[in-house]
Amino acid sequence: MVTLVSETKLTLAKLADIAGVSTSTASRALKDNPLIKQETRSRIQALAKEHNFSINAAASRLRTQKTHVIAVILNLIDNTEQSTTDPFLLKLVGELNQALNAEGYELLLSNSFMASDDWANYFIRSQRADGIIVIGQGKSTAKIDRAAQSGIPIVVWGDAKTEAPYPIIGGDNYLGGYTATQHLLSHGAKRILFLGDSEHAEMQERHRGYAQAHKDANVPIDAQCTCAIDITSRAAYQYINERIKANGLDFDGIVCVSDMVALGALKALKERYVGIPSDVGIVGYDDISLAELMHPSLTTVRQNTQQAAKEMVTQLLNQFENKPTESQVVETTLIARRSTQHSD
Amino acid sequence: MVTLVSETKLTLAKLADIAGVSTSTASRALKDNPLIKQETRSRIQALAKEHNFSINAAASRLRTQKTHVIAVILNLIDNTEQSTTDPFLLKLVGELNQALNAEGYELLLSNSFMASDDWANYFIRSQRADGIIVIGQGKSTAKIDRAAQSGIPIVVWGDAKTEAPYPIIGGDNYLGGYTATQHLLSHGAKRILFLGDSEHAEMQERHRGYAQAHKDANVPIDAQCTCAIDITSRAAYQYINERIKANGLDFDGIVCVSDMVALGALKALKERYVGIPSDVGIVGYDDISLAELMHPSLTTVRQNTQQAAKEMVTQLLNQFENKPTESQVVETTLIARRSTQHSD
DNA sequence: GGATAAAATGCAATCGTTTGCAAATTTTTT
DNA sequence: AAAAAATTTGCAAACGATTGCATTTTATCC
Repeated sequence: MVTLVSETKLTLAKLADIAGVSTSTASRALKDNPLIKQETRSRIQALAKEHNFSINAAASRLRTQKTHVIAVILNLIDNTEQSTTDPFLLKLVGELNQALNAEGYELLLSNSFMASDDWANYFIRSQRADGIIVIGQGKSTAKIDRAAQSGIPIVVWGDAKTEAPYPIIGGDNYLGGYTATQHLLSHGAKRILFLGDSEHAEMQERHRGYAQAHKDANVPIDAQCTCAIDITSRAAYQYINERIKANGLDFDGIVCVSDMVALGALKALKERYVGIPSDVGIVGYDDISLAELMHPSLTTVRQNTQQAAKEMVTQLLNQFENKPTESQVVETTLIARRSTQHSD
Repeated sequence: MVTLVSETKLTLAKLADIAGVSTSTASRALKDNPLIKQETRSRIQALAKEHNFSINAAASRLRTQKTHVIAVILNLIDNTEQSTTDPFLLKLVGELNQALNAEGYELLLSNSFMASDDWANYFIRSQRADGIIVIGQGKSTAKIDRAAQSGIPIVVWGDAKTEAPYPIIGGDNYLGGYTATQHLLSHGAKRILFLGDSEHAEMQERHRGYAQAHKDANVPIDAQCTCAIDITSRAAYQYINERIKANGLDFDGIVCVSDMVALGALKALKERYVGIPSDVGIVGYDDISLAELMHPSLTTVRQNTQQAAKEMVTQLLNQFENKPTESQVVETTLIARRSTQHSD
């Protein structure tokens, strides 16, 4: 096989020349514009394929003022390395990629460390992307708010109940926290830890659910059971270890804010030969693919990420067309597995 | 706070007007071009910041014929859903993002399903990206070869020992397979399964290492022990389950081609109360963050992904400058944990 | 067959930067 | 103080596609 590098770059103008039409006709033909005669359209399209022609995206974007690119920003928490470690976030990225492609958009990946802090400027005004999807509200919504204030199209994955000038898509965190807790209570737990970072809006909601479930079940709640830790396996592992060392096993259930946290906790418990679920029941959050592979398999709360991705894209496209937008709650269900119950 | 949307879009020309200079001067000033007087430079840069000005990337790309974007393609295996499920691939994406940003490039994420099959056309000739990084050789390198043949800048994550007209970065798969197997053998294993898909170049190399380790240890090797399965936890789980059901426990060690596969196998073994590592020792591959969280923690082979990402970017930039390139092997080390040994 | 309507194509301005070269300004030299 | 050199700045032509409007071609009607 021979490397075929065309001597001179093929442009629309040259293609048009070959076809014996004007660039306008060629341009329209490639877009299947009905203004052009069907026969001409097919002829030019065939020619384009034959010559390996592709429209120059830079030129097209300049002219149309549309990039068909969406920037997806992993809004990481600065001091922890939750980042690339957390399979859930990356799963969401994968789903978004699918959903965006389906609508003819491409995904530009960034994390909140890179580039400037001024998202509106960096991505939108510079015509690098048409809109922004932010994954994670983080502890502070300052950057997001600033970006939104400058009027750019933006959608956020986070707690949908938070009041905000931009649409937020997310699971029903209150319900998730409630169901997880209720599930443990109904299996006999009396002292349930809440493991997570309460500075996040999403986590606060889950904690509300946790509290309400206790109230509804008439089980007293102890402030000692709400444990603020970083959202990492490591932190959870350390915390549980130290707690048991200090207080002994002073709990019989754990509600975790992520599966990764649950895994850390689980490891600490197993190393101390704590029976699961006999001594302690444990519930995670996110249903990452590993949840069912754990031993025992992990009871967890699943948020429909595929639905979420689609919804986020829809809400973003709505903004392009100046249609109204609104925050959306996606399906959130408890997946009961062995870490909370013996019987099938 | 008030939404500040400038009435009319700010362009370089307008900024130049405000500053009282020509657009050429403004353009150069923003790039810190020493042709321009230092004082003028600072003045214009300050003005740009004050007015929230950003260079229009589309226009700039059109003019310079450079996008400063790299397309990263997850080259997925068509029939399995390895994709978004595998944390290792996504970890690599994360590392690449960092490495690219450090060099002033952005990351456009794609998977091999989307867009056209003709990568050279879709990404490069269309001026969407300056180069391509492919993650995974897949079972066939047809698409990659085709892209490379058209002379575009490309780098692949895969088996570095494969002969190819493009640079391939990857771990030392032969060594990885060898070390993993040797480790099990030295802990007394006599019949070791090789769990993976032998159609992948990377996997074949690992299998070579697996065979050589047996030879060196004078342990006979049985074709029954080489098991071709999809690279997913599910497939591994099913395979081990069925094998035990059919043959009983006819092995005492497993070398897996990924941690995900190892997790699936592990689950099947645990459910049947097979002792690990007492009855069966198990080694994974990739050292995903969960490997050490498993119980028992998973012995595995780590490839230095950060180094790999940097190297891939370097090799790509070399191609931009027409410098010679070469495939590179990155650090590959065995991380011994509890799934293969009792003692610390 | 000529007038009119409908369908198909082409003209040319525009999107916003960058950059080779020329022009203007300042500094140095004699 | 004029000439030469060095430093700053500006002119204007690209880069390649899109699209409103004008123009040409084809089909329809009386």
